Amino acid sequence: MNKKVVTSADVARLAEVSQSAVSRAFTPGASVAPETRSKIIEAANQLGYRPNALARAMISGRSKLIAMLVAYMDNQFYPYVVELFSRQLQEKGYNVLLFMSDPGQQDKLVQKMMQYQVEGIIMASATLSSNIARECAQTGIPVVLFNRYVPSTPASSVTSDNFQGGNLVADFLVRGGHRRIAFIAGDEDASTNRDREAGFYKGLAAHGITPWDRVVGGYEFEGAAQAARTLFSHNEKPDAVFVANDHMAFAVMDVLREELGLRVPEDVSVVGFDDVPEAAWKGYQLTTVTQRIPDMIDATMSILLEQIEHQTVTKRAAVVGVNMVVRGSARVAD
Amino acid sequence: MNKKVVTSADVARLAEVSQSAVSRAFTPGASVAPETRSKIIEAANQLGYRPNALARAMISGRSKLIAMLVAYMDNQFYPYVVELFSRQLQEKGYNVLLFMSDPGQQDKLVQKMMQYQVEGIIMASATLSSNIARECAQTGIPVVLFNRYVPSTPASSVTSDNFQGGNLVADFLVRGGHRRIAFIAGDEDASTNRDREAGFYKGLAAHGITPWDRVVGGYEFEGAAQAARTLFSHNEKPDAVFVANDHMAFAVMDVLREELGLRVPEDVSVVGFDDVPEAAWKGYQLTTVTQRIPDMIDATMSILLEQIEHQTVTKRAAVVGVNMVVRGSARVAD
DNA sequence: AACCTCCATTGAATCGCTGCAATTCTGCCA
DNA sequence: TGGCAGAATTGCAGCGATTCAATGGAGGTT
Repeated sequence: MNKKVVTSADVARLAEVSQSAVSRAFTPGASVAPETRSKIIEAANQLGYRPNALARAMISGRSKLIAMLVAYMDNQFYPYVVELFSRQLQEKGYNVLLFMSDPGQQDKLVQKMMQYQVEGIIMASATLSSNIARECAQTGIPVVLFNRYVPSTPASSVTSDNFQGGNLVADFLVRGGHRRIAFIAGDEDASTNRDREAGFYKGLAAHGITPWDRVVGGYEFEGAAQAARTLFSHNEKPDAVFVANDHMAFAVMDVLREELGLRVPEDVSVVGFDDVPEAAWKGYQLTTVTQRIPDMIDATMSILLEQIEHQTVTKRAAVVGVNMVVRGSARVAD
Repeated sequence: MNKKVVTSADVARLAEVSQSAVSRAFTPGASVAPETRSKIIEAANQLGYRPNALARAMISGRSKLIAMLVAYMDNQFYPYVVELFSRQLQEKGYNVLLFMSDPGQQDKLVQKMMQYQVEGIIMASATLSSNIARECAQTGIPVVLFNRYVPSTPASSVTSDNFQGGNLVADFLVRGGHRRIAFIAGDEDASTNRDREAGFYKGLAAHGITPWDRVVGGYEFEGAAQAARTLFSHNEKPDAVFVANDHMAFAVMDVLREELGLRVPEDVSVVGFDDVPEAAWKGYQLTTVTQRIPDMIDATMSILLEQIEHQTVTKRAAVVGVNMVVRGSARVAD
């Protein structure tokens, strides 16, 4: 086999110019005589030269790497988010280093990211310890928590208006004539869950209604199914359930319809949160709250890129508005 | 602000050892006196030292980076695959550079990967031009096509036994008493589609049955819905439809049940391919062919890691067996 | 006491590129 | 023709680590 990598020096030799000329020929906006440049390009093609991004990153201090940390992909919300981020970052000339977080490993993973000199970090459905966050801030690496908010860290965050979302759902259900309204929670530690729940109760209270019951499902399919079972194990059953996210809501609907023989929405109304693609599928027709993902991503991108650009890390928190999509899974007032 | 990165030289100075000693202290299995090592570790912690992975990659020639190229995330098959790969690679000490491919951009993206000195490439639902593949091979970078097979390239591949899968479906449907059996194709250029289709027809032929009809859906939700509409626009309608993947099958079921008022499986049977999580959801209960993703991933990992290890790139093709999961979306013989 | 091993440690070279200071070249004007 | 500004080019010094040959010392043998 031939091979061993072609370096800029090889190209320089062939094109009969200096090695730094080669470097400049590949740096947009550097001063090179057009003639020299084309001579270099030609030599480069001939040899199959490809600049070494790592060497460049090392000397220039700009790795063009952004780390993304995601906890799970089961919930379609996240794949969608990952796809959009990747595409947008690619378009802006950045590359994505992807990490799946195991609970408890997050700090270790962030260390790894920093070793790779990433210029920014996006954490979806995950949080980080405040001393790691501080370390990032000190090193000048902007961190954006996507879909989570942690007051005590210096990390920025982008979330939907989860409180308002919960509020909307409460209002919608009460107006729809429901009175025995239950809640299935996701991860109790997650700010998303807390805010949705708080907004929900606030909305119920505004109508003088107290929550019927509350069970924790843990943002997981199976957990939600279990939660639904316990919720409906008593004699008097709820006439509406607000589930902390769509992914769980599907599991809940499955249990209600198939295991308990209840009709949705005639016997029970179900409302979710997120508006993932499956919510629109005819098999579920889930009434839910839309997280405007593209807007959330835009917000994240601008926070991140702005801070990378200006080399300053300041905590910012963007909150994106939400709205309800009414489909068939919940009764509405007539 | 303090700042500027801490280098191994800084640590060496504080620990009063040579810079190379610091390096060795962070290299597992290097000869360092225990006492020296702990002195170094302590100094490192004190300064907040973090080895620079890029510098290491550069000198050692091992970036510990694996690139993944994925075309889309809509189909839950891929998020699941991405998650599993990430976790396994992380565990083995590799890091994932994620790229979303726009059609036509794939070669450009592969160039980018190579600039980052990745040690291997996994391409899911995407193929690459044969001269790029050759380039990778020459550079010594193993490439594995996941869920695609291209005979003419030097790239390795891992697929399910799609032909056999199609065959199973044909057999299953015929035994179930169906006679007017149609097929909705995915992307006609994709090897997955071709093999599933060929195996399907072969299976039908074995029973002396000719395919009823065939429409292309393009592996997309909306495309599949359209395909279903045209397929059922004639007077005499199919009594069974094999859809090239689950993701499309959901769209087909939606159209059949909601738009055309047909019952599944009483009026029409529907069978998919992949066995994504949603196939088990009660709203669909899709009978389908299981792709044994964990096995496919294992195969990919071993091809990749073995070639990285031995620095040799040889084309290999692994084919993983499949089996049917019978759920409620298709009639079975009684 | 002289000599030899063996192991930890050091110093220097190196990886491929960028950034900057120094140099050469070009064209133009007096 | 000389002088000079400005652009293009060159050479060199790093970036932060690994690697390897060379050095130094402790311990063991005779």
